[in-house]
Amino acid sequence: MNSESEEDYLKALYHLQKESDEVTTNSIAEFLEMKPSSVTDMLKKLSEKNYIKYQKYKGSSLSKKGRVIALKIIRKHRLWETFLVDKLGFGWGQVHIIAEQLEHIKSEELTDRLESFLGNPKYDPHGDPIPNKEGNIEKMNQKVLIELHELQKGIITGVKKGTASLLSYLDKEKIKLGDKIQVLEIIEFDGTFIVDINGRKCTFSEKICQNLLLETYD
Amino acid sequence: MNSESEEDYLKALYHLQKESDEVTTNSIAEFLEMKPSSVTDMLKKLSEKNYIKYQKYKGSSLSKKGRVIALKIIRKHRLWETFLVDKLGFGWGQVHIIAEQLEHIKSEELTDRLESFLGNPKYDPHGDPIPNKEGNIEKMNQKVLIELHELQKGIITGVKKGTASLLSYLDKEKIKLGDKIQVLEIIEFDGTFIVDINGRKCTFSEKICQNLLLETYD
DNA sequence: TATATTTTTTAGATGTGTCTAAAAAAATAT
DNA sequence: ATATTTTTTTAGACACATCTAAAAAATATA
Repeated sequence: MNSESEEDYLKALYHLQKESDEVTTNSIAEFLEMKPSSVTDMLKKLSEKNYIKYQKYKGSSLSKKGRVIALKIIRKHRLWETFLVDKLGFGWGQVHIIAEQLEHIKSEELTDRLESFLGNPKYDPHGDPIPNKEGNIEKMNQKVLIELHELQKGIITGVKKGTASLLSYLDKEKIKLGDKIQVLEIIEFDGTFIVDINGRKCTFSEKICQNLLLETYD
Repeated sequence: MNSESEEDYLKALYHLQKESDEVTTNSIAEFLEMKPSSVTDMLKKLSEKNYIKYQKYKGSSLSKKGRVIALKIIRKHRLWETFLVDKLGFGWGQVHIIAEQLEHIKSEELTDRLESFLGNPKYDPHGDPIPNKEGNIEKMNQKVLIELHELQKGIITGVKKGTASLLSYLDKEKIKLGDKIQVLEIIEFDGTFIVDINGRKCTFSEKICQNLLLETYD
């Protein structure tokens, strides 16, 4: 049995590995808001359990075993988020913190029953794919808004880094998953995007564009 | 903020106080499957926080503050049990362990939304009343033995007037809390009850019947 | 390449919640 | 009333997950 803390580290590893394959101790510390020395301790422990590959000073990466555990946590996280939004009517910006707790509930039967209760969803409310029971996850075909060129169109499928402030901003602007976007103009000077969302004109800073995910279409 | 462990102790106190008002250290230890020395440590801590009244060697009891916390946990526990049975189709025997985890999830909004999602249930799947948001709980269906009719069943939960003579009589007859009773016959002439206690036939005078409390069931 | 800076690890401390073993207090029996 | 037993508490230890401060290794800079 793994502690919640161990699970948090494995999940962090999983997310950080999307950026680059070898994860540094400091990046984990930053991600989890902890001191690097604490991270080192835990990395040793996870390595001991064969959940990660770890060599002093060389960074770390998930083992197959570790990845499966991480994906099971992520599966639970995303199913619970779906429950909170679809069934309890939470806004998509509110659910992350609660799901961080719910994801540690330890009952496979609960997870499976929850999944079918929700109608076997493939994506969570942020548009992220939900891993299946075996820990397989669909690879997404999405782009970051900043990668689009002028006049290109897309549908909002999620945010890259689910920061509370970004989510609440989108909430406030009444921007949600599935909304259609067309890039109208890109201001060269500061990278600001002027876009059309559901027929409404909107201005996004470069930083927002770096974090807004969408699926493009013609 | 309270730890899960603290919450478990407060809940234990609450349940044990239904049996008798002052709760012994050993009974808590037994209930929580822990050593008495561990319990003593925690009792000091909870007393420090003014959640319980505690005096060395004298047992402990919940303060008003502590009772409210306990009832909030119990509220969550029973709402989650209802969710598991009503929505996910679990059997009523399976849900307790899972609800023991879910009851510690810390979001009032979640609890309230869950409650209304479930249709504001008053009782959990075991028939226990669900405390409301403010921590008020409906008094359980406790009756005096004399109110029962023939063939009705109940579980002894206490005595109305804890007189020494009644208690010692019950003691002598090896009758204790939790014993199951079924009324076999009521003698009209003098109000004597002939009952079955744990398979043994017993005769109770009217006066005894006026003072013996039990919870009825079918 | 030598030095400075950054990153990572080690060593030792802290807080929480548990334990065992022994001491103290209370309850029970003789 | 005293001795025995039971209950409760104290004292000291341990595991876990964290921290700070200092040392070691890796990286960047002059």
